[in-house]
Parts: sequence; structure tokens; C-alpha cells
Amino acid sequence: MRLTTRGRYAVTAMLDLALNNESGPISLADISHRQEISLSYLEQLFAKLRQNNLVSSVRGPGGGYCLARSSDAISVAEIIDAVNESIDATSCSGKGNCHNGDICLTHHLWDDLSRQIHRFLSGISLDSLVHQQDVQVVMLRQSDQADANSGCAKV
Amino acid sequence: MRLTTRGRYAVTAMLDLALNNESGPISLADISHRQEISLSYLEQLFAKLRQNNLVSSVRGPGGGYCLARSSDAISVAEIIDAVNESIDATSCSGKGNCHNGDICLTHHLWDDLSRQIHRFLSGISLDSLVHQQDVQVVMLRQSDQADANSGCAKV
DNA sequence: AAGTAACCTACTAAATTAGTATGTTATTTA
DNA sequence: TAAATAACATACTAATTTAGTAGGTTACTT
Repeated sequence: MRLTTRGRYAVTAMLDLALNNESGPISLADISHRQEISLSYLEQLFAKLRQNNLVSSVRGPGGGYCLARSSDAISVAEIIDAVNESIDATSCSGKGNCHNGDICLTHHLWDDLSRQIHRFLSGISLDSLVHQQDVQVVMLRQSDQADANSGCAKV
Repeated sequence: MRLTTRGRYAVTAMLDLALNNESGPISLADISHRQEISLSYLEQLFAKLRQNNLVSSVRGPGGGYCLARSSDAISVAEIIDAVNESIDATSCSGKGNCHNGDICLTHHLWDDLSRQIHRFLSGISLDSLVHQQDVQVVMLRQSDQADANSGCAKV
């Protein structure tokens, strides 16, 4: 099953977008600084997020990315699905041909697990994450650090 | 997060053990044939399963492996934990130092997810799998094939 | 004594992921 | 209109992990 740095990066970046939603488009350079993710890698991830209609983009100076929908209409599952192919624990990608064309001994187990994980992550919207206290605290800390690093006074 | 062929192989092999439990120790060669898993790879997996007290072994001719406990006292989560290091979706292995020594934006999310998966897989015992109808059906099919391949008459 | 099957270790191959490098194109601002 | 910005695109490399192989040794049964 694929649930790795890529999915984590994508969710983190999308959450960063959601947290800074009011201030217009957010550039990947900003996210890259705040979340310490390689800019070029972010670009690759956002290409997929855009293809999946999770973000919209504005080119040119002052441009960047916005959420394509309101943050309560975007689930963590969608984000991970967009950058990985899927969250699927079966070896046959759900096809059921894992053992000589038939299902293997444990097919249903992994199928159930996949469904379970998907249901869990589908139930978590970006909006619900934004309102979690620890997320707020971490975001505050990060913007402090970003200010310090940029040499700008804190507003 | 690690949830891959290794964990699937381990659970499949343990389930094979559970299904053939009455007939004394089961050799890895048998499991290798039935489940189409490389013998040498199985040996590596069973080294870990043994270290984690999930199976016991009998050496020499007629030897093999048995479940170390009754099948209703062994959960899928334990098996996966034994062969992978853990089912942990955080990038910091739960340590909480994922972003400059502090937790990252999404630490709690992955922590929750890990707990969710673990709870789900902890609730599934080998015994409960043995009694699932589809498992029985697949097992029957497999032993038919094994008999056919071995050139032995079906008893 | 011979055969079996666990046990052990080191190595190789394949696949995947993470990250880099180098552009081009659209848009804004001076 | 030129310069700067930031998205968009593609190809490549490095690192890591997983899967699988190979070669043995040891314990036990027949």
C-alpha cells in the first residue's frame, strides 16, 4: 500500500493552502519555505492536484494556487488519491486475480482494510484539520520561523 | 507507511498454518507450494515470526512450524508488526520531531490514522479469518491445485 | 549414516520514491 | 515593452526499500 512521504507532503501542502486561504493565491515557493519541501517536488505534486481539480492556479507574479473548493469539501482521502494512485492494500489493485486468476486467501482482508482506511480519511476534511488546536499552534510556530528566516519584522 | 507484500505474505502464511493446524508441524516447503511464495523468503519472514513468539518450530524430518498460540489469540496486527517494523503512518515514527524537532502540521492526523489501522487489524484474529467462508473456499481450491500439481491422488 | 527441514548470512535485482536540473509559457508590473 | 515572477513540463539521478537468490550450517528423525 502506498502511504508515504508523497501523500504526507500533499496533505501538508494542501493544509498550508487552507490555512492561508484568505490572502489570495499562495505560491509554491511560500509553501516550500514554510513546510521545507523541495519546490520542484511540490510542482510535481501540484500538477496532479490540479489534474484532480483540487486546486486552481494563477500564473505570473502574485500568482500561485488556491483551493478549487471550500476546505470543508476536500477530504484527506481525495488528496492522497490524487498524488498516489490509490490507498489500496490488496496486491491485485482490487481486481481479485491475486492467486492464479482467482482471489488469494487474504484478499477480503486487505479489501476490508482498504475500505476502512478510505472511510476514515474520507471523513476528515481540510476544514476540520484547520480547526484543530494543535494545527493552529504548529502553524503559528511556523510563520514565526518563516518571519525570522526572511529577516522581516513580525507584523 | 509500510504495508506491502511482506506483510501480506506473512499473514497469508500464518493463515495457511492456522488452516492446517491439526496436522502437526507444517513445513515452509508446503506453504511455499500452496501460496506460491519463495521458500527462502518465507524462511526470512518466519525468523521474525519466531522471534516475536508467533510460531514455534520443529527441526528435522517431519518438522516445520506451528502456531505458538491458539489462532484466536493471534491478530493480524501482531503478524504485520512482527515482519515490518510497525504500521505507522507518521514520518517521525511517532516521535513527534517531524518538523525541526517539533511536530509537523499533520502529525496528529497520521498518528490518528495509524491508531485506526492498528485497532482494525488488532480486532481480526487468525481464527476469525479461518471461519470466513471465502477463505474456506479459496483454501479448498488451493489444496485441489496442490494435489494436482504433486501428481498425487486426492484423498 | 542419510535425508530433511529449520536456521543463518550475505548478496543481487527490481521497483519505487525523493529530489535535482533545466527549461518554456503566461501574466503582471514598472 | 522589457523584466520579473511563478506556473507548467520533462528528463534525469540518487537513495531507499523490497523482493528474491544463493550458499551454507545445524538439529533431528528414520
